[in-house]
Amino acid sequence: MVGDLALPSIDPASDRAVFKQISDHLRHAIETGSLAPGDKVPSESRLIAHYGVARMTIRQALRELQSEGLTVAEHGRGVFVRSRPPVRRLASDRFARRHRDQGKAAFIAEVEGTGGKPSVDSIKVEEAEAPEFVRTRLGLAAGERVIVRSRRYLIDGHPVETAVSFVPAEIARESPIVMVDSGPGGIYARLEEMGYRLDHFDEEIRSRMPVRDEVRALKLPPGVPVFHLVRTAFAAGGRAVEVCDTVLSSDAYVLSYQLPAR
Amino acid sequence: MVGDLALPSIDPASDRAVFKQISDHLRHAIETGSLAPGDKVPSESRLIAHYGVARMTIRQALRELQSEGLTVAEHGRGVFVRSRPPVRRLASDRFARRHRDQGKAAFIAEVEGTGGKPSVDSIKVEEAEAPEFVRTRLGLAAGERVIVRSRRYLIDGHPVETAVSFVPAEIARESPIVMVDSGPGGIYARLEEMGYRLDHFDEEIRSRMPVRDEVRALKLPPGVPVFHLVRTAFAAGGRAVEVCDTVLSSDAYVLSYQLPAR
DNA sequence: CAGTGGTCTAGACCACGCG
DNA sequence: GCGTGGTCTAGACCACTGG
Repeated sequence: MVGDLALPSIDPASDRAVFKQISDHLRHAIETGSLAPGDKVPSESRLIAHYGVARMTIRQALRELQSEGLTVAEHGRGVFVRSRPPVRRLASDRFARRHRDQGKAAFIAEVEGTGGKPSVDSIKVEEAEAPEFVRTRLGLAAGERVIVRSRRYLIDGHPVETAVSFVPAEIARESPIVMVDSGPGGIYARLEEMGYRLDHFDEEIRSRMPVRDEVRALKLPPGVPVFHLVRTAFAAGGRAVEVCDTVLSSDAYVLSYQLPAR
Repeated sequence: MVGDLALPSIDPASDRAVFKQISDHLRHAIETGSLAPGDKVPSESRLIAHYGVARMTIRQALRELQSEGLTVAEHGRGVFVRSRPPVRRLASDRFARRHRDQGKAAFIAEVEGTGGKPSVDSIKVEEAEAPEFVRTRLGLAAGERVIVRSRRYLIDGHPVETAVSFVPAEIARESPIVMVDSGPGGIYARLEEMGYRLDHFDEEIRSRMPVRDEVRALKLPPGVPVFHLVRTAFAAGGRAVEVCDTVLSSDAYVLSYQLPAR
């Protein structure tokens, strides 16, 4: 017993590493609800006393849970069972024209609808050579240039998404797309005004662990992967007119798509 | 210099933890290509000699890279920069009827098309009470029963996906759906033969770190998250007739969807 | 066999939070 | 000030890989 929590002892006969036995005990307690979301996991010193092992052994067990996303450590306070934050659902119709026509960008309209306060920061616009993954999607030759719009999206001040859009310079130059404020409805609205009537989007989804810069930009706790989306916008006639590269915190999002059976 | 690799020294004036400075150096080498996929990272003893720190400090730096999915450790051989395995693309039309009509299940047809050898194992069929997330999606009352089909998919002997399907017992009982071999075209073909003409699917996508059982079932290396998909099949008329809960290794998959602009 | 990573010990000092 | 987790040291023995 550690506090109110019943924890078994180490089985010295087992082949399983001691720290794994310990993390198994704690994981079981979390999965069965003996340790509920928000609960404090017994402190390192309590676990050392209970199991009679070195501190590094306990820390290795705790790190395993943290890397599975089951717990978060708070310096000076303790280790806690992670409580899942409210999630945002990204539906596959989120770029439908009926939403865009309200004059709001997709993100703003959607977050306001759920009662949150959306904001956007770190907006940067520049012109550059198109990177290779953008060239292949936009059908550009090596050396061709694009307008690059970067920004970060926040809900109630918490960062949830970074995004970088690429539009062929030939299309975007001399248009509001190169302004920091691209105007009501965002760049998709601007593209349609310029005669590129949008037909559909292709979205590719990957999942992986974040690298250091992404951990910082999205303030990610350890053990949380990211969604990496690359979306290509196609105009009627089949021309690709934009590529958007976005990174989402996976524990703030559920993606939702509709698939045809026909 | 460590072997052919140029590595900076620790900056003792920096606030940044020593092990993080070391992992920064190695991450930079990986991102710039000085350490290419498949390359061996300098061994712990070499890094200890180069940096003049304790072994645990080096190991902490290496663990950081591993938890980001950038490297894999092989006991007795060394630590290597991970080379991405060939990925399988899941397109949003993969359940279209034109594919199903070939008489093959979606997975088999698709993998054979790419030259791999598909297989399925761990097939289990049982009847049980529907869990809550299935009830809400199928519109069932508490206590109602479902046929549960579990299986694991492999390509060339490597596990890539586990899946569990739930079909209302009222529909599936007395049909081939309850057999281990559900017949050509899989259960979607059976449902259509029974008069449930499929209309569309809703697919929800989450990403998270795997728990222990998933690591084992999919033979996942550390630092690799999973996609967790929950797909609901709707028949014409709007009735939900199946829920499928699947877990995919994220580094074997890219998901791909088409979004309407209308 | 030598070299590698995997586990574990028993200490130390520090930075953070909270009362 | 005390308890918490964060970092670091300097060893030890083990298991696996490869020549």
